[in-house]
Amino acid sequence: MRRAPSRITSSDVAREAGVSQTTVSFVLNGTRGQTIPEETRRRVLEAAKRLDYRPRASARSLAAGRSDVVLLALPGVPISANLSRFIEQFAAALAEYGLSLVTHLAEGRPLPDLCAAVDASAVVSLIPFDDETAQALRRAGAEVVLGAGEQGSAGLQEIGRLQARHIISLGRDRLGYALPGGHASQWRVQERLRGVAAECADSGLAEPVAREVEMDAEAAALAVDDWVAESVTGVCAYNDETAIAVLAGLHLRGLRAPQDIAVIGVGDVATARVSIPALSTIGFDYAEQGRELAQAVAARLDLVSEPVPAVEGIARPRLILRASA
Amino acid sequence: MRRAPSRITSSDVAREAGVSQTTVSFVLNGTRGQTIPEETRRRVLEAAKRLDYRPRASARSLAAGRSDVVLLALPGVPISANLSRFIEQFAAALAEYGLSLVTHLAEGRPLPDLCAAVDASAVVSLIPFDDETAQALRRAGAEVVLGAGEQGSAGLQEIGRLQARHIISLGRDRLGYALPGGHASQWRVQERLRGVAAECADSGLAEPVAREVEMDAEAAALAVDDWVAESVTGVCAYNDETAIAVLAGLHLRGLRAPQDIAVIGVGDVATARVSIPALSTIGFDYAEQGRELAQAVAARLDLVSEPVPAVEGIARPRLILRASA
DNA sequence: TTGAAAGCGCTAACAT
DNA sequence: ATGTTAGCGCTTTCAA
Repeated sequence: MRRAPSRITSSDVAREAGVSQTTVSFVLNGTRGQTIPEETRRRVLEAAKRLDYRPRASARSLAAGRSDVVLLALPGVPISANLSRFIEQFAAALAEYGLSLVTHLAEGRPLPDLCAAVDASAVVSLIPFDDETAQALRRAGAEVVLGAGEQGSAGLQEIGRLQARHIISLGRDRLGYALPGGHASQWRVQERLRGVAAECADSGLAEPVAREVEMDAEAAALAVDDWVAESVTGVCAYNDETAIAVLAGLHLRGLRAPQDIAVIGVGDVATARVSIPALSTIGFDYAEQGRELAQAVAARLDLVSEPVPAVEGIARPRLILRASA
Repeated sequence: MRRAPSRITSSDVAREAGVSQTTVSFVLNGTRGQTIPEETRRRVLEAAKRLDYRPRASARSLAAGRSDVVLLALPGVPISANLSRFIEQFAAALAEYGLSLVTHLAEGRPLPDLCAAVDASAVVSLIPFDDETAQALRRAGAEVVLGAGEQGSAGLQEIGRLQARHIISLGRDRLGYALPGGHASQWRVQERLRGVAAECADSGLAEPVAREVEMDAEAAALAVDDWVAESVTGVCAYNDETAIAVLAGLHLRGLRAPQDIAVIGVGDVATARVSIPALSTIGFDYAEQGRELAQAVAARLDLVSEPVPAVEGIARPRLILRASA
């Protein structure tokens, strides 16, 4: 096999610093239980910097029996600005534990394969793994497998409930639900719808009228027709895109939001703020989630000595109602 | 160091199949120049499957001197549906060469660090790397560094030109440009604007009037005021989000698109199709780009024997004008 | 056609 | 306080 031009190794650094390779390893890893004099430390560090030394990850992983790689699985998940911020945070927090985050966006390949291919020691997802997948991931070498929505469907339902509550608080007593066209995760869709239905039930209202809404004004208008026929006066949409499509459908029928039918989305995408009319939506505040998730991962990899924070609510972002009116 | 529970190794497979570990390696890698009888092959393959054997990536990389990991850097790039499709394709095509794709979405960490941390043998980006970064990546162990927009800024400018051409074809003779609020890649922004300016110049029109537009109807209206004062009748926006903000600004001022001011975006995001009024936009067709990019990467890693396809135009997606009217 | 053996660059016991 | 040494699991040369 063709070999890559060989890089600087820790032996090179050792030679440069005039110490043994072991000492280099100790210094660079801050290995505890070793007493390295400051002078030696400095020499090693300087040599490493001078040579622009970077340990070879594969050698480290092989020797240590574990890699520093954390894999975040986001198959087919649209990356909203919010989620971006979360990823940013998560990566930064992991880095403090010496862990590196990579993401997997493609759906094609079996996750365990990829997991093995990058030698990830932890795999994290924002939706629960089914047991079979979790097992496969463990067999593929992942020590930590964290489906961060593991608390169950409560969180998803809560989104639907919050939407419904808002619409109901506007005095609407017959609700519709806009299902996304295309192929969104059916599990998510159903859970959110269930939340809306639950809130309706709690308020003594009838079941929400669910209709699929494609990203097309004309198609959305058909759904609107149905809702009008059913005297629906408020619509909860699966996401902001779908909600904006509903807005377009209403516009096409000469109806106005929120006067005729109030609409609320989910996601707080940028365009929701400047849609016509402005859209009410549920935003996610991932503020501290990245850090918490990183802690959980590090803890399960035995990388922290401090007391492990409760895993409760991890990656259950705070929900924020952004009412437009 | 705590060791992970040890996984199945190729020696286990060798024992199970009753052959040497070397033979297992030969069979599993389809090493050329070796003559393994079908019977042995079968035994090894079966044993591997029976044990659910997965080679340890770090050991492979260490021994082979190169990993199978390709890193796609997408720092802060919003992942549109189009881009998702591209990533999907790219990953699938890479897999055919035995390469695994991981993506890097966070901006915080220096790319070379991450590159070294995952031991990537190739790093790909959709925008050019500056020389310094490219060098750093090579030193970090990347054999292949591919800034896929490397053909220069022509592609980005072409986007602006296409926008301007459309607006001009609508009979508008004074153009505005809507700069994105927040922190988009200034390089991209300027290149696209340059494209608009170039097209204006070619048509004998004045320089486009550039204004920043935040994601807020009121803020957008201020930009609109400026454009009206300058007799602008057509606006090219950096992206669809900004374009939709402009639409909101127009609406707030009682102006109509495209009658008073025509607007065109970039990105073909889902909401553009159902904005009010519907937005014209420039879409990207990544149809074959994923496969081509994968081929280029594989070729540069000497993984292909066939003639290397021309690198021309790689990841220069076809541009598609989606006129709304 | 197969196997033995020597590393790949690093970590971590175990000396010194 | 530092060095010696034995692997980690695999690829690949060379010998059988």
